Amino acid sequence: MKSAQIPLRPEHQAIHDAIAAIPPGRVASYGEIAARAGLPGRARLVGRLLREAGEAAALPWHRVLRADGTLAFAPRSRAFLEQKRRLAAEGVSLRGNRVELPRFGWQRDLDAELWAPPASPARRRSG
DNA sequence: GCCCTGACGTGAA
DNA sequence: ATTCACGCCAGGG
Repeated sequence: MKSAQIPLRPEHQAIHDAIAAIPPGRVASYGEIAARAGLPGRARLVGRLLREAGEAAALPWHRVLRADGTLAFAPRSRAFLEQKRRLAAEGVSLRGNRVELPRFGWQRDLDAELWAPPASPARRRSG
């Protein structure tokens, strides 16, 4: 048969998986998710998918935010408050209107590995 | 098909 | 810190 009429979007699947893989208590940016899904530069697609997915998808959508740590919704919107509430429930707090990525960012795990060479004397101030 | 909008990102002013 | 311009591209009208 001539395969499906429905496009079967592997990219969507990849994005879906990437979002589902964000650990609780951690957050990731749209762009980060896109990149992880093998689609660098496609941050908007991530947002679009989340919009379409809705609650039914059971995805941790609240763990996805902008690259600067701000939530993608208007500060007084229903969605904003809900996202903030869900994050708080996982220990992720906001400072002002943004989440501190160096502290809660998912990529932080990877960074830590690359930035913490235990064998190096580290010419950082000893005190 | 053209135009506009958008859960974005980045660099420049 | 803000604002603007672009780049990206899927949908909707």
